[in-house]
Amino acid sequence: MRKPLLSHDELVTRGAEYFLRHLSLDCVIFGYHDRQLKVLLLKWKDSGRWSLPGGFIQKEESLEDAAQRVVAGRTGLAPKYLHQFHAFGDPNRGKRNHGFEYEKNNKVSWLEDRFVTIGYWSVVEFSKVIPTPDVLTSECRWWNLDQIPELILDHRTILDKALVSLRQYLNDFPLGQDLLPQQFTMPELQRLYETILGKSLDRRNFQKKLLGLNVLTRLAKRKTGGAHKAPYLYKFHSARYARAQKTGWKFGSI
Amino acid sequence: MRKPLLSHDELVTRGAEYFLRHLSLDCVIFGYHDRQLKVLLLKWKDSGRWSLPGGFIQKEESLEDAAQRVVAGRTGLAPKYLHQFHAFGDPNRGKRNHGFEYEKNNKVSWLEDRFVTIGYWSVVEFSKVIPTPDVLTSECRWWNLDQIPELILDHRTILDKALVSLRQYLNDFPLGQDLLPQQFTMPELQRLYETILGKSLDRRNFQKKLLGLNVLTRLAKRKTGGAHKAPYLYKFHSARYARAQKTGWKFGSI
DNA sequence: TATCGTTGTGTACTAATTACACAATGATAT
DNA sequence: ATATCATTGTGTAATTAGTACACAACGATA
Repeated sequence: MRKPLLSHDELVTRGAEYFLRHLSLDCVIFGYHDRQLKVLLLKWKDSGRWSLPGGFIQKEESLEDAAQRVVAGRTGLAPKYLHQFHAFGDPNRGKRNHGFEYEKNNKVSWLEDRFVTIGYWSVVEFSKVIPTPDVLTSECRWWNLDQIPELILDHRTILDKALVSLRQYLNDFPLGQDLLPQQFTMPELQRLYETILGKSLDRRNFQKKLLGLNVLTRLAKRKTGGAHKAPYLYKFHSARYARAQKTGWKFGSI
Repeated sequence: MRKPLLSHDELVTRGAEYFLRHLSLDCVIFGYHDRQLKVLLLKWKDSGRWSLPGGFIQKEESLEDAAQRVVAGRTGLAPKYLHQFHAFGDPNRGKRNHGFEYEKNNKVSWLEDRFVTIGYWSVVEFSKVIPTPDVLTSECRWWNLDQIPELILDHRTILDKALVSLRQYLNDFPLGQDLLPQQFTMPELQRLYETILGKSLDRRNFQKKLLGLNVLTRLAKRKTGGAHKAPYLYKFHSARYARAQKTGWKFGSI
């Protein structure tokens, strides 16, 4: 993981020399553990409030690269998939509304300007993440999706919209490669789907459907631990998974 | 239609006082006429090249309002539906790459900075549009989708992505209210769908499907003009149409 | 009044989705 | 050992959605 470009004070006073003004991005980083969908949140040093991991766009950096940099910085991982889902630009977002006013030598910081933010979501493998705060924040940790604290600005709206986008994505594209360990059982995969979609699914139909999508490879049986009948292990067929990730399952209806 | 805020020269030299720097938006305005899907394009005064209608975001204006303003400015209509589909932020887009360099008194204009642009599409009723250029452009007119000229910057990419988004939208939401006259025949509606999706559909199945969606009301017969059997006229049931526009046809599969 | 292209309509076939039940496994309790 | 229990593996029938396809009615024109 690279070191941050600027210290806290430098960012407050001279950030506008390095980044595009008025523009930020926020990343909803989803993880999955223990039948719970989780997101990484940051606690701000100055106001103590929680927010989505965010960042700014360097003057010669693409949006995608900037989002990549943010996710890498907070997780220690290079995200394998990033999805831009919406830009949020309400004029009163970001205007002295994050619970603190940044200034230095009586000069109000560029951070107090109006910001348009671009929302990305990403999915990462929970167990590999090392949650890491950035220069403006003191704490970075996972929160269960059903226990999110109050968030700054419109971050709650952004989070909600990210979830809608993720659910939509789950219907049209393969997911799981980055949320589950390499090997997993069908019930585990099903629980992931159920957790993301927020509804329960029929075991048999789920299996039929998922196998029909043709991206799973069945391995040998597993025995470890489980107090019941040992389920099969599966892994994703990476070439087919990659293809499906590009084209999706559906090609258009009506 | 409101008058533009600034003249050409004012925009070049002092635009950054009124608008957010580094940020623009581009609108893909779709119309439908004569079995053709069309988009409004603008011809730039200075380079003579064609582009999508675009604009900037006033310092106290929401993205949606700005997009609304752009569409209203080019068409004379208040768009009933606007869809934000993607933000484009390649670092070399917008850098002296629109075929002309804006400067004034040897000062390079803010227009030559790097821009991140937010893409919106909208659908409007062709016959009601009065194509109107803006202060930077000399001409505004409809182009058939299959005869688009070379466009500045990455506008071709933006247009392509807008079309993908529109097609996706057509599968999930009602459309037509803003592209067709108030009363229309089933064959007309079908041709619209076929044109947007770029494929032909079965007449009977199309009717079955569309009537099943429950947003159409059949009126009396029409006779005028048609050299053949007079088709029924339909109109949209506006309450149901509005509801479907919010929720879409599908609620999620898998 | 015959012709022609277009519209209106219904039915059989196929694929996808949903609903549902019983046998096998593997640990734990007796 | 054996019974119990929760969980996994598997298949089939019913329903719904989607696709393919053909003929009669209409309304203008020849």
